[in-house]
Amino acid sequence: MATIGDVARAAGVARSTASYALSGRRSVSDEVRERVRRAARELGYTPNAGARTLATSQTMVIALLARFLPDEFAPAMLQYIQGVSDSALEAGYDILLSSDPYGPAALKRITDSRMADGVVLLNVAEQDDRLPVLRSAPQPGALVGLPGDCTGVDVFDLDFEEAGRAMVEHLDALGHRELILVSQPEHVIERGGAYVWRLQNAALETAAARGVTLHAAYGSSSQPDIGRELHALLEAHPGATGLLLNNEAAAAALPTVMHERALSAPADLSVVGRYSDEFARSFSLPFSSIDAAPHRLGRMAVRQLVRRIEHQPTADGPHVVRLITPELLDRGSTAPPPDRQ
Amino acid sequence: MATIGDVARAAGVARSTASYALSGRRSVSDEVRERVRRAARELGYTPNAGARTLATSQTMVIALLARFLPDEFAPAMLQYIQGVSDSALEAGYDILLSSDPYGPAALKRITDSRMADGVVLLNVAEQDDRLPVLRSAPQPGALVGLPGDCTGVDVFDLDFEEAGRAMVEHLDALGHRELILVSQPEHVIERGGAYVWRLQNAALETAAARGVTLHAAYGSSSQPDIGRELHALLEAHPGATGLLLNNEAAAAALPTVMHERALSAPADLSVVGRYSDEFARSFSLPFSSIDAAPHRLGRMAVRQLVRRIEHQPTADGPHVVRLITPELLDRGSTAPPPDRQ
DNA sequence: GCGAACGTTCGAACCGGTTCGAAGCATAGC
DNA sequence: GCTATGCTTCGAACCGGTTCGAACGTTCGC
Repeated sequence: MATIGDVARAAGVARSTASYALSGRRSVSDEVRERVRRAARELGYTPNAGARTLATSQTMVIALLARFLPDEFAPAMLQYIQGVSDSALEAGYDILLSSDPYGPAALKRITDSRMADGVVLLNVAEQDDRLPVLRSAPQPGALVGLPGDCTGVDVFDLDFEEAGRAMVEHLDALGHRELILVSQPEHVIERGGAYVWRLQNAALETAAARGVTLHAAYGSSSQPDIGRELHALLEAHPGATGLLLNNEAAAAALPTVMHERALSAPADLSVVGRYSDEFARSFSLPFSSIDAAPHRLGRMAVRQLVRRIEHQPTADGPHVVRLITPELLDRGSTAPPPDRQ
Repeated sequence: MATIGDVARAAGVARSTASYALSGRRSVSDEVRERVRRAARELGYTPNAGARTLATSQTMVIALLARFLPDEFAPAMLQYIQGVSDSALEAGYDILLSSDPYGPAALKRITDSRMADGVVLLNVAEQDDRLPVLRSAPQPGALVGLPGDCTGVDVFDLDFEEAGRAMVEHLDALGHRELILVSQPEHVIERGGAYVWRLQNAALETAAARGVTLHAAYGSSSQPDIGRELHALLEAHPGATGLLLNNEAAAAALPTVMHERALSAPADLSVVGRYSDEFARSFSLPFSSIDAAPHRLGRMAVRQLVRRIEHQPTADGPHVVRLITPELLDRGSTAPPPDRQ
């Protein structure tokens, strides 16, 4: 492979001159610049990434720390990755993907060895063991997911409390008086998935304030268990006319369950979910839902990260916690409750 | 950050001695080794990746070239990535993820700038524009997906022809005489998804050889279109008693369609699919299916790649094309056809 | 007692870029 | 005519590792 030395020799100039001619960081005569460029083109010169990094301490790489959790939903996960990937490409960065199943060791190695200019953490838990490592790293970090302590990093997440409120308010406004909320399984909360109770608590509070009955339940994240559980819940609360889903598996199982119970939405039951739009499209979930917007969140995280890396004035300020406002996509699965005498 | 110079100074030795003490590539007295190790530990020394790469021309990085195609199925894609990620971690490699939507430019840049020791290509098409670039790159490459020309790379894929044969044979053996095969949409073939017609042709040939009628159709990859198309197909071929699915969207839509038509498997219709096991688990698709094994394929590709990178004797030989034999997972959705008089 | 052999350590060179300071040279100004 | 100025280019140093050859001191064998 051609080095800049080869290019310089071919163009008959010093290495430094070749470097300046290509980077434009100092002025070079038109004639020399042209000679260097042609030599570079003819030799197929591409700068060696390691050498450049060593000289500039810039890697043009963003580390993406994902966590493949057993009951994390694949479509959402991939959308986060795509969001990060797309916007990194736009900004001229490559992505170092680490799945980090054994705690923060991989993150520490990556930051210490200077393999990346910045770090994006996905699937951030309430108490995330990667956060202390990230805070003491020299690179800036951006999170997708809201941890208990946000100091020193930029944070992006869906506003799950507002989501809980919006779901209840929507059904209350239609006249529903008894609702069921199916959340993720409890072990998701235990490993730090605070968004589950954030949505749930906000929903419970809103329901209480409005005099609406809300039965909150945890559901499995796997099939076919969740199907059985949905049956049991509908059985146990025959007066419920609205169903809120904060559990993708439940959303996937519900159409079949409703078929089996001869229920249809919204005639018999109003349904509102919370999952990614992409997920809804792939599986034809005919339920109105709040878009979890994983692609957008990944994108926001990278953009902010790049701003910080490149020390743009807007980003030198205090760290940001940005919770995006949930939007309810109406797919026609909610309506006023059926009359019951 | 501490450099090896800092470590050497703290231990009172030369930089080279510190390097040898830590790497073990030359013998060093026990006492000095201990001093160097302690100094490294106390200073929190981690070698600078760029510098090491420059010196050794080893990056310990594998490039993963994925392609996020609009109708590629997210669960399968993520499983490929996980398979690659898991086995790279085991082998001590990090992963550089590139999504490369604009053709092979990103691949060329990555290989030319020596950012990786080897390359894994996902979603390889029959005529893949990344292949010429990969062949002329100095790094070895492993593919997931079978291209027209396999020279110079190691190739891993499911044996789709055998899958087509196995599906037809299975239903023929049960006594079915008329089958429907739903493939991916035609534009998937046009962009190089040769596996679609490989499975389809093998199925057609096998059916013809056995005197079985097989209606082959392309289906949409999006909801709710595919649901309508399934209805139409079942309408058009009332005599068909077996359904073969080489289309994930069709598999996702089928339970609802069958409910709507008051059909059940296997009593009214025997169904065999082809998708990843993970996909089947997440959505509780109650159909017997051939496991697409994305995790396993990603794993195989990385292992072979690592063998080649590290010049192990087994890998210096000729390039490998390994098509894994499909296994039909019986979930009880096939049985002899219902009697019709 | 002397040279050979060995184990240990050091210094220097190298990987391939970037960047700083200075030198060379032509032109302008006085 | 001589110095000041500006433009262009060069050489050297540096980033932080690894690795080669040589120097050093000890021990061994004869």
